[in-house]
Amino acid sequence: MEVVTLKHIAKRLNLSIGTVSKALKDYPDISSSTKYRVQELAKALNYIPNSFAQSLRYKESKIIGLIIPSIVHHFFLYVINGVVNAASEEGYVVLILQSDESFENEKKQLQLLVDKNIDGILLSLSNETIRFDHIKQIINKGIPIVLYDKISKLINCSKVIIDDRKAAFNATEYLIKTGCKKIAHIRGPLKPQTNIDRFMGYKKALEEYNISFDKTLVYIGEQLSYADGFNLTDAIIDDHPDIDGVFASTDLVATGVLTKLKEKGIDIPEKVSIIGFSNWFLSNITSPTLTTVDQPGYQMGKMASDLLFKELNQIKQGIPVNHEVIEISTKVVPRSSTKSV
Amino acid sequence: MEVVTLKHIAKRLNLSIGTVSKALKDYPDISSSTKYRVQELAKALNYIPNSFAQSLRYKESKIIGLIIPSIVHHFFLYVINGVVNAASEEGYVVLILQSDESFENEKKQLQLLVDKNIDGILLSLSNETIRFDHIKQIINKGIPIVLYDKISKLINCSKVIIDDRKAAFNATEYLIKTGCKKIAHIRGPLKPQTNIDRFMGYKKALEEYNISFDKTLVYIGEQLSYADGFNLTDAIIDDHPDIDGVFASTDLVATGVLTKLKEKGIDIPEKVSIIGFSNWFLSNITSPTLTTVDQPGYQMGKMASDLLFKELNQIKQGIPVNHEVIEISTKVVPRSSTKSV
DNA sequence: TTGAAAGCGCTAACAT
DNA sequence: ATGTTAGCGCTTTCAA
Repeated sequence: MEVVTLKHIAKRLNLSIGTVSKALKDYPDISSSTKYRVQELAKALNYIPNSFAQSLRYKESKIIGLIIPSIVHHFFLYVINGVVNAASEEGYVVLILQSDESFENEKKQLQLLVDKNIDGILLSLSNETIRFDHIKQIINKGIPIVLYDKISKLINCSKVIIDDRKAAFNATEYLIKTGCKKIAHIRGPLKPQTNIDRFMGYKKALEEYNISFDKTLVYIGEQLSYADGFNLTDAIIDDHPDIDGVFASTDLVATGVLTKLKEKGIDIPEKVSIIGFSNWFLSNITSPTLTTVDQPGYQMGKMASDLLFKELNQIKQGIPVNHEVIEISTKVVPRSSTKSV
Repeated sequence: MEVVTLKHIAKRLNLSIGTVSKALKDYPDISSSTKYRVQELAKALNYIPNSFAQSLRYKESKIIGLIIPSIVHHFFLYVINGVVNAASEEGYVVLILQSDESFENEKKQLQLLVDKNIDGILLSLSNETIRFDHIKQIINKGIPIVLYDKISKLINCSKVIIDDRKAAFNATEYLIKTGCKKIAHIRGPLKPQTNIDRFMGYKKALEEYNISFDKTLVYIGEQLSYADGFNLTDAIIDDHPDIDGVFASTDLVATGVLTKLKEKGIDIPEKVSIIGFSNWFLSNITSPTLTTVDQPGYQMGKMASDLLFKELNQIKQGIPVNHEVIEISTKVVPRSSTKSV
């Protein structure tokens, strides 16, 4: 199958390549009859401009890169969705890569994107990432990066985040307001900032409501998995039989807790209330259904993309780029694993 | 930030562009001292070849396209993962798009990929797709397509599938062998072939074991969602109080059934056994845990990619391309929602 | 061992 | 109204 180029069309119509090009782009200085002939033939031959040639000229690929720490996490699914939709509205296409929560991978994937001459990058940092030279280098090259979800204040660029601390504060507060007095917290490992922030929010809420912080009430779920919640619950109940609330860092963990508590015959929420974090479909399926914090992935993907496109336009128009930090608000979604207010 | 090109390096070193190009590619006819100087400077300046210029010459983008009917379906997550990993091993990068189960979207996304000059495409058909001209056109252009999961026999290309019929047969057979005599089936809507095949497998197993087929035992879950399973169970129990097994088309549906049965105080698996389809993490979390059919998404993505790369290589080497159809085998994963054999 | 030149396909300023 | 030309950045053949 011969690929159709301007040259073919020009030859068939006895025109110059330049004229054909202009005719297709509706330049005013081409006669309408020529335009018609060219456009008809182009359609008939199913002419598709060569995107490489175009990109080479325009110095623009209309491709953006999206780096996800781990695709197998529902939250990022929603992010992907938001990004892909926003991009397609703007005529962009998205290259999706995952860092697998590894620093080395993150570096590699970023390089891959740069090699592919993407126009800009959306990035959520891996849990391991604590140095940022690889990112700053790219920004210095003039390629705009927007950080989302897992970010660092040490990088000077636009960002889209949720205030994990505030969200966790609200979650804990919600438990307190619905009558809990002794609340355990299952947090993730020490590294990523989000885990720290959620923990801080938990602590802050206790303080605010004059509940003394007891560090033995804080448990670490290494994977933040269902199994973590399920297994840690034994320890929690052994250590603190009089617990009346659990704030779990993810819905998956919360679901594990919930299942184990039921297994132990502990009434939810009468005896122990549970609140999760994420609000994915699972929280609607458990019985009782799970009270949780809504973490708006789609919106985050959408807003991060919009920020990126805005910067891209500013660059194109030679306007100085100004970075923005957008904070997306979260809210508690009350369901049946907590008592009513 | 000035982008570094061969021209810059050539000028700085007082060499021709051609020489620089060859030096970087380690051509044998360049003196090693020149090579050294060029390579050092290139490294120092952080030279990255312009991929558009390269693609324009090589007529190869090193990008493949992946079309997913719906990203918000766990199965495709695993597929994405398999594809992205396989691609990165081969130095390819993946453009991911979704058709949202819409024919129009599928056409649009395919066109987008072609416009971007991707080297090949992995495609799972949307539920709406019953005409295939848009796909055949692309294949005729010389762009290889590999169909996966939701395919059509009417398209002449390589395919990776699971035998849904056999898988459903095995699932139903498993229920029968563990003592079920009256088995309901919750199937998906009539259109996509997979739903039909699973239904056929169910029917075939009944026949084989001399259980007469009763069409009132077949229910349709429009979304194949948790809610479908949950809600249809009322009807199932009302219509057939003496049911002793349910074969649900997805784990999500099966989970809905399971929850409702528990709510109704019907013992699982003593009174009613349940088997699902997919084997995602959810089936490990329910109580009782869910017996299901393993649907290997990662493997499917991996194998489809490998097939595509194989064809790509054949094309590059001018070898005639031969299409393959690979069938991935599935197996029943026994858990606690069915009786033991 | 190096350089010059053509060409991949497209665009746009300039010339006719 | 149309054609010519230079150039985007890179590769590679051919000439020096």
